[in-house]
Amino acid sequence: MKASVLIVDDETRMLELLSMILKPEFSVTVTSCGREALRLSRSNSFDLCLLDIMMPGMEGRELLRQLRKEQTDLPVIFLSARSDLEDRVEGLELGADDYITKPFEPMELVARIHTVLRRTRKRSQKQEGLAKGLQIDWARREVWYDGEEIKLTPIEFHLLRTLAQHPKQAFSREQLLEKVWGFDYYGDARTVDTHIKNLRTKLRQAGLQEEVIQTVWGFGYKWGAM
Amino acid sequence: MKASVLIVDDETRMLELLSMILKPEFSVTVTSCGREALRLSRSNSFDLCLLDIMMPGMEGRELLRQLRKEQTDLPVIFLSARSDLEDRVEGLELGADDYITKPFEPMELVARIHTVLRRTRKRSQKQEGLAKGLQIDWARREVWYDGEEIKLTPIEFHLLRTLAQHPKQAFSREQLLEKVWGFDYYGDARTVDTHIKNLRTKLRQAGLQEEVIQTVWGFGYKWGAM
DNA sequence: GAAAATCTTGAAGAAACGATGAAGGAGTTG
DNA sequence: CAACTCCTTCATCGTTTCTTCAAGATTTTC
Repeated sequence: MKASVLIVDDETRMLELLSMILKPEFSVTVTSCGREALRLSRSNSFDLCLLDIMMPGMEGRELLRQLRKEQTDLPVIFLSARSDLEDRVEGLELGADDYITKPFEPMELVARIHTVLRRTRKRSQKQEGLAKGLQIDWARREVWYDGEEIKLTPIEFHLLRTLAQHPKQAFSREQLLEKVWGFDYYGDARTVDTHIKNLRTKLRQAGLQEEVIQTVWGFGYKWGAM
Repeated sequence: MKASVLIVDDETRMLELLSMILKPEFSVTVTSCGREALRLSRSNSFDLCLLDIMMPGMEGRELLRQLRKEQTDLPVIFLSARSDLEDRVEGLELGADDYITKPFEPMELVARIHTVLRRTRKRSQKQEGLAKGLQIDWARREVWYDGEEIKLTPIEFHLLRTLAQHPKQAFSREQLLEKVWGFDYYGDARTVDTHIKNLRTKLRQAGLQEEVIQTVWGFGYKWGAM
């Protein structure tokens, strides 16, 4: 399936040119209006946005700022007539993923889009990989849902991590004991049940309605979301 | 007063060239060795570092990583023979402030250095990423809060630095032992607790109410502010 | 509807943390 | 070089938090 690209430029001639170059490789949507671009990005789900920095009215950088607020994960490539350093640096600071100056080689443009897509693919997958809106930050040891942190104990955290890292995969209690508690742990396997229950309670209290931890009857548990 | 620039490149011919170009405008120090560069950056206080990304031994990007650990505020401009996008993106992701490809125009190089200096001047004054009002001067090894200096012991300072340079990131006691005490230290991990406690006490006595050092139960500690 | 498995509850006790203080080491000063 | 101060380490104790497991309630399966 082709990646979808949103192109924003005020010059219609440039829009046509870009569209022509990218059509063979990507699914292209074009617009010359910043507001229209925002609206499109809200209703559609683009893989990438190609954005002219020099636009009258709502400038490219302002549009990027707005996009970053709403579509935090949408990769953006800036396009500019000038090869001005300030522009480039500012663009990258605002969160653009790359910067291309006109005139450009058609082949290079396509290549760069592919590069950015490859580089950002992980990013967008990583955040989705869990239940909608549930975010797990391993480095910070934090779990967030809907803007609220869910405080977990060490075992709960490890349990969540083990399950969520392998969505849909069923784990027996013994496997979980080994992975979470350690291979040398000896104890009642039903202890797992208690922690699963507590985890479920905490997730539910945080507002997560979906049953993300599913019971595999006669066996164990699995992560059900996504 | 001229701004001081540290130039790191393994090719002596390039060093001479760069030095010649920049001498009229900046106070220049050169080295062709990564370790030497680290040492220099510790003892001197440079305004900017010009760094070749393609260096044998300790590579440019590794050096940048080290620099970022120790001299969080030192602006860095990457220099590369290739105009490779990956390089550029990686450099900027690692925290480089700009990226210049060889060959370059002498005038352009000077201009870019000025631009980065202007842009980063605020940063070094602002001291971002810490608790409100808490200032840490890495070069002077001083910590200030609300106009008063907080006297810290070496371990306390190093501990504070490690935590504060990575806000929100959770560190286990073992990680802290390795980073602060050294990889070859063997001793009770709970020694960390004592120093954390002393640090907290000193920060509290200085008037810092916020709990900037948070306990990560069953794991370690993290810097909680910002 | 009985058997088996899971879910819930609660209380004992295990583990982790914070605080204190003493012993010993490092570095400094007279 | 001895006395002093400051720093580091670690053992200990009280407190908080987490884990475990047993027992009864509930659900699922056949």
